[in-house]
Amino acid sequence: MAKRHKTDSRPTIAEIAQIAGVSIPTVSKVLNGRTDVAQQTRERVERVIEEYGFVRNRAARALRKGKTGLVDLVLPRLDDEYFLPILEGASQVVREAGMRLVLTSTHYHSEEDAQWINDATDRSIDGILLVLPTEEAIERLEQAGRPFVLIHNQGGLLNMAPSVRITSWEGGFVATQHLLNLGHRRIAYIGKTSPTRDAIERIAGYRAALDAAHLPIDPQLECAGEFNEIDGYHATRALLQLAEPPTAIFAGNDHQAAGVYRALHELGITVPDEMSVIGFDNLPYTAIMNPPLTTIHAPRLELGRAAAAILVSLINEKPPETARVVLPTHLVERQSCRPLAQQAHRP
Amino acid sequence: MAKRHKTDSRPTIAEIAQIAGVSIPTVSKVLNGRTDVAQQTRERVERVIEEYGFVRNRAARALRKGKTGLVDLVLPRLDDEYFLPILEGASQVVREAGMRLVLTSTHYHSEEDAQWINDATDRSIDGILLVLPTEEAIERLEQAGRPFVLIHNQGGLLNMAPSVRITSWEGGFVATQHLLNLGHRRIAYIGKTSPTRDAIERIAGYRAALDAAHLPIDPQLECAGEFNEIDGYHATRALLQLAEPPTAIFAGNDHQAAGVYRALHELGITVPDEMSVIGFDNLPYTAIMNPPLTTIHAPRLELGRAAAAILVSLINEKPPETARVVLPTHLVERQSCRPLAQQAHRP
DNA sequence: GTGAAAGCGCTAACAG
DNA sequence: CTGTTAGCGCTTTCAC
Repeated sequence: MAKRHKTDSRPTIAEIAQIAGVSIPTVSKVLNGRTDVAQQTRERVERVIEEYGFVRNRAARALRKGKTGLVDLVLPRLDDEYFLPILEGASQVVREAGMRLVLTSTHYHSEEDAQWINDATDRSIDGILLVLPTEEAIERLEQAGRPFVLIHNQGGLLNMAPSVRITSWEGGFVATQHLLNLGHRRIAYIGKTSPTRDAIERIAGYRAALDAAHLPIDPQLECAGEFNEIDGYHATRALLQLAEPPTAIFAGNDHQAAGVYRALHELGITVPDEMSVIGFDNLPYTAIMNPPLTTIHAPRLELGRAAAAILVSLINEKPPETARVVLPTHLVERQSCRPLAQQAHRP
Repeated sequence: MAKRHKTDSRPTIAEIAQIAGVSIPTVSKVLNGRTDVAQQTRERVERVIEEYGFVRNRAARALRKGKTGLVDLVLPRLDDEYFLPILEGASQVVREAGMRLVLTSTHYHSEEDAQWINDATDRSIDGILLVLPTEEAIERLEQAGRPFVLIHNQGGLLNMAPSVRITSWEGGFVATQHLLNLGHRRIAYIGKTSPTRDAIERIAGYRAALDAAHLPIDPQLECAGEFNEIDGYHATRALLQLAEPPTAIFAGNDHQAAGVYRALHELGITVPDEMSVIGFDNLPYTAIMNPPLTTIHAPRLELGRAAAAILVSLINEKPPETARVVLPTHLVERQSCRPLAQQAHRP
């Protein structure tokens, strides 16, 4: 354990140097693990450092080196557990690289006075991880001239910025195909209106699967809805009003699926006996839903890790292996889907 | 919109000074809103700052002033949505104070090599928010001599460190009393073994409510269990093996309650027709459980806000109004509890 | 009101 | 191998 020195303030490199009877740069060299220090000198310095519990002042180092060791993670909001594993993954990798993660929540505030854009400029951070960025945010970031990586890039496809995404199209395709394989023909999709690219890809995947099965696309079965519980609920209520309701519902994400469950339960329709439901994301609570929800797994931890890894490479000016990665989704079968043949018919 | 200057690098205060035709300290004064600058000079400097999109270098300022504007939030882990509103609340207040939040997840790593304790020492942060700290962590933090605030202090009651907690005892009491008022007499509690102070208070509240109702404490009804789903599940399975099973279950937290639901569902026991269940925390998903879970609301956003507010005061050396706050919990009635009289009896 | 001078703690370049 | 010198960009006395 480090011994406390009499003064309240932490020792500086200068004091350590004086006590060890060497010059300041020598201490600095020891601190930075440089080889051009005599073994004996190194040991003496190390002993003093240990004894006085010396720790480098980061601000001074940052000023000198032009790097702060800080990475900013910018999220639209902090009240959705969807983001948690992304946070965790990014945090892990950033820490492994000896840096720290600064958290920013934009709350969808006007980009205009977005503080984080200044943070990108004032050299207080080395790089930025931007989750669900808008087109405008990306533009401003490009001008700031600091390394950044996009997570769930919502910008145009032409954008060549480093980014990490998931296979939303394939996810939508696979989810729909799963229902198709179970014999379902009238399959609804919820989440049509969401302007995010992931939402657009999901519905495109849904349509492609239908198309591959030579099934027509029924606009009545494509419901509006943002990625939240209440929209899943309303869409389901509407769906059940239809002359010919669907036998299966593909919810654009798990929150919506929870709303689907709630609406169905209110109407006395049981899952999967009378309705098959599939979600997207594989949030933890879907495993304990009743019945457990079949869903598409979105590799969120890996999303955070991959993005952070690219950013760290960028910061260290080692070109990353690939600056644009797409992580695969996969189907998680649980108990919310059933073959149409075994499913009871509604009047 | 700030115009870009020809050079790639951001302008420094020196360049701004030169362009505006004033000295460096004058620019600094303008930047810091000092009054001893002629109106005309100020405007000229401001114009140049605006035009060149100048932003202060934080590292330099931090070095000079000894403050970094960074607050470290240290969490045991990042994979439990319980922490999310705490994060959000802390983030809000920290940002309102013009500072930024650095995130650290200890993953319950040995305190020995805890990096965050160094961060506390190296002047790279101005203060620390410690969630669910161990006794040892607190001791080390006290030695580090930097402001800190504890959230969910698990340390001894004697500890006088600034802290924010919730009324776990009252929560336990109210939850139990609610069940008692409903006519239940055999009420189980899950979460006995958890060593955290909140767990201890909850069971104490449970016992006190029983005691107040002149009911004996049956050790068989006090189940072991950490605050997770699986332990709630196992405890429930065990409870149902009892010769005389409980008619109501008080789960130490919502994750456990989810496990209770799962076990009950497997056994074909319906909630609340055959078993009343109450949880603790009021996590978002409890509202969409089936049936929606009655639970004790833990004000987590406020926890984060309050802790951050105290820390900000401490950092600014304004003594906070109170350095030790306890936030009230309250009952959220939903549909998982029913009067014993209306509840079906199990064989 | 304004600016010259000093220095926060550290690292990099180079001379010895 | 070691130490001297020179700043990184900013804020702070303190003369003028």
